Amino acid sequence: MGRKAQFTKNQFVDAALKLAAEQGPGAITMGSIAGQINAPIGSVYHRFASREILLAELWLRLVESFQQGFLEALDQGDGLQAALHTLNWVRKHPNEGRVLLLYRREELTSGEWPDEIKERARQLTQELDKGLRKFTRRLFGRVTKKSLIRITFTLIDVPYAAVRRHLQAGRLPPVSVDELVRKTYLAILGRYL
Amino acid sequence: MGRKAQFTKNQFVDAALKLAAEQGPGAITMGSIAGQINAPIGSVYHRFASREILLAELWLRLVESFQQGFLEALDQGDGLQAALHTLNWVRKHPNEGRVLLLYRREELTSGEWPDEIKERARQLTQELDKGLRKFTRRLFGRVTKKSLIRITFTLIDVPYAAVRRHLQAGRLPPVSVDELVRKTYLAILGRYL
DNA sequence: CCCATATTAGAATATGTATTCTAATATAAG
DNA sequence: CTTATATTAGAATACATATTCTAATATGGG
Repeated sequence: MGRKAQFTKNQFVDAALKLAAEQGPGAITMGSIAGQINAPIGSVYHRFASREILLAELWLRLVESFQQGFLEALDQGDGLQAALHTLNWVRKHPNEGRVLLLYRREELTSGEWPDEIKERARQLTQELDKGLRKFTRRLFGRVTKKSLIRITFTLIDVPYAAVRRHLQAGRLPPVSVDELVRKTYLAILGRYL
Repeated sequence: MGRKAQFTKNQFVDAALKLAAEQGPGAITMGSIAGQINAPIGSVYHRFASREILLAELWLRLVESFQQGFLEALDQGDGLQAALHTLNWVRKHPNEGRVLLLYRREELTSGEWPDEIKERARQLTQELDKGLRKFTRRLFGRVTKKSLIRITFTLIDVPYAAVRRHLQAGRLPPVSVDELVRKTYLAILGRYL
């Protein structure tokens, strides 16, 4: 049944990731994706109905990759580990890190998503929300808007801030930022440990 | 001499700012800028040699606006005030804040800049760098790479992190974030006060 | 060996938008 | 009143890139 495939979905997504990490999302065109692995443009469209969908796939992959370890740490009640996860993840996945942390979702893919993809995205968001709420309850006893902001700030926003500038400059975050994240964590949530 | 002008440079830049703040940088086209104030496209080009240059102008305006108050606080040796300046500035200038803090420079204007603009940008960067170094020396006695990272993290990156999520959601940062920035400041730099 | 079909191949088309160009218009200066 | 010119006006053009289309090609099943 049919010719043997020469290019897989993953190869195209990988190519897009590489382009985005090295030259920014603007460099991702259907032509450049194909060119990256010497595929014809037709083959890209054979795998993905549109550019939007290919990029949505890439985005989901990044979020899933990041979120897994983050939620694992959270689930074990280890908030500091969760906060440091951003740093470790970025160091282990530099390209993924650059794209997920340097660009907004809308910069990659801003059009309409098909239902299947919307559903996967919704699920990821919900998982994260659930994990954060559970951890908040564990720490504070209850979940208020303010306590959620506090937790989100400490576990997500601050690590992100600590890393962004270095990714922007094309480097990995230096070891000294770990200490900054740790200190901030203790300052904001320390008394609840 | 010549016909009386109906549209000024500033009007076009304002229009671009409004578009970016409300619909993202992608919504800034020469047509939409003109449309925003019912001007003909030709008039935009009469004021700006290119889209790039118009957007560079916008970007410089944002940075200048933000940086002024920040450097004033720094100059007075008031680091906490400098850290809180991001919050105050964003609340006072919501549109400017959204665009400066939600999008990267390259997302607005990524092409080549003429020398005059490059020079203004260089000067702004240098001013900031100088202010940060001066403050670092004042606080630590000397300026090392690590101490600069520490200062930058506390005065710029953390306030940015505290604000970003709320701007992204289309709101101004709630008052509770001030406390988070203050706590972080004290945790990281408090002992040097 | 033949067929159905998954895949490659890339040329043709569509579209959105920046930029250029030509003409019309108003105003100040003399 | 005439003229020079800054500005408006918007149509024509250029260009990049997503998408579509038609044809060729290989491969497993019968």
